[in-house]
Amino acid sequence: MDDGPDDLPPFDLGTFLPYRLAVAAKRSSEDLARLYRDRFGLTVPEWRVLAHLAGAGPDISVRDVEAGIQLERYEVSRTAARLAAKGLLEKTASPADRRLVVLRLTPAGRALLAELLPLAQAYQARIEARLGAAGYQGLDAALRALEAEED
Amino acid sequence: MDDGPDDLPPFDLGTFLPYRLAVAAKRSSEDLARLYRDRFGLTVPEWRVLAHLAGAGPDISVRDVEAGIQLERYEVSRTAARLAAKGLLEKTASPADRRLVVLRLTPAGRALLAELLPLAQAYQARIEARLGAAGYQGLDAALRALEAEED
DNA sequence: CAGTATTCGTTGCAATTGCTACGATGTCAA
DNA sequence: TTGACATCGTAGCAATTGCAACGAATACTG
Repeated sequence: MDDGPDDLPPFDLGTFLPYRLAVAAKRSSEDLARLYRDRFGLTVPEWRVLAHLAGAGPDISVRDVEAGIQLERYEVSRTAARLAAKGLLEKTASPADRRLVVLRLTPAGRALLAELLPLAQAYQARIEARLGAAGYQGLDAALRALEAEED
Repeated sequence: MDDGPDDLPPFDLGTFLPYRLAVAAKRSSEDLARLYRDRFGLTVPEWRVLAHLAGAGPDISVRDVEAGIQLERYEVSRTAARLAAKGLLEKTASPADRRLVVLRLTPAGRALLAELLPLAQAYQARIEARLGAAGYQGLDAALRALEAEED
């Protein structure tokens, strides 16, 4: 019966913030992913790279994307290679600095985004509606605080 | 110069909630992971399984863990196998239902948690302090709303 | 009780990931 | 100019992951 002294402090993972954030992030990512996985065959990093290209200027290198979407360089590189294989973007060496690889959406890529971005925006609107204005502002403020540098 | 008609709606990944949640989750997970990766050689799923065992009763099966910590069954199985190999928990067949595998912390596992849990709690306290009482309550409420069923 | 369906946990296989090293290009200083 | 150093992107390799199929044990149905 006796498992020994209960020397462990009480702990509930369900109230633990890193865990809760991970669960919320995974859940919303998966909800969203249903929009683009089944319909367009995209993975999460593929979606991110495309979304970044949609929102940024025309001459974007791998390192620009890396800085913008919180992926490691090699992951951007591999994701871009896959997207290029699918015909959604082109990779060309930058004439100004031949170390750089410029990523540019193809017409097919733009067409896909023209369909997908409104769906993403609708998803965002749905979440905001569910949280309510005050709730959303609270979340926004908290995320902003978490995004800020610490240490 | 002309890239064709700008047929894409404006979109900024930086304001997109699934993305922001993913970034915040990854960041806090990594901050926390520094506590247990360098020091105890644990991975995230290993930490989660141990934390769940710490907070739950003594007779916990793989499927109980699965339900509790948002991991797929096979991931719990593999994680438990690794933890068993490290000597942090034992796996035994349940006498009541021999399909079930009961996971139980070893003394080494309990000792590790006795060191680690206070660090995790301190981390949580630090985040709450950074957010302030109002900020934390706002985040808590929003996460609760996101955790609730939708559809 | 026999036969079928379901649950539980594990594993094989292919794909993805993370780390590290590498070649290619560019920068800087003497 | 030349040589050391930094940056960019890629690729090799090992480890992890996701999926699906499987064997074992139990529950259900007639």
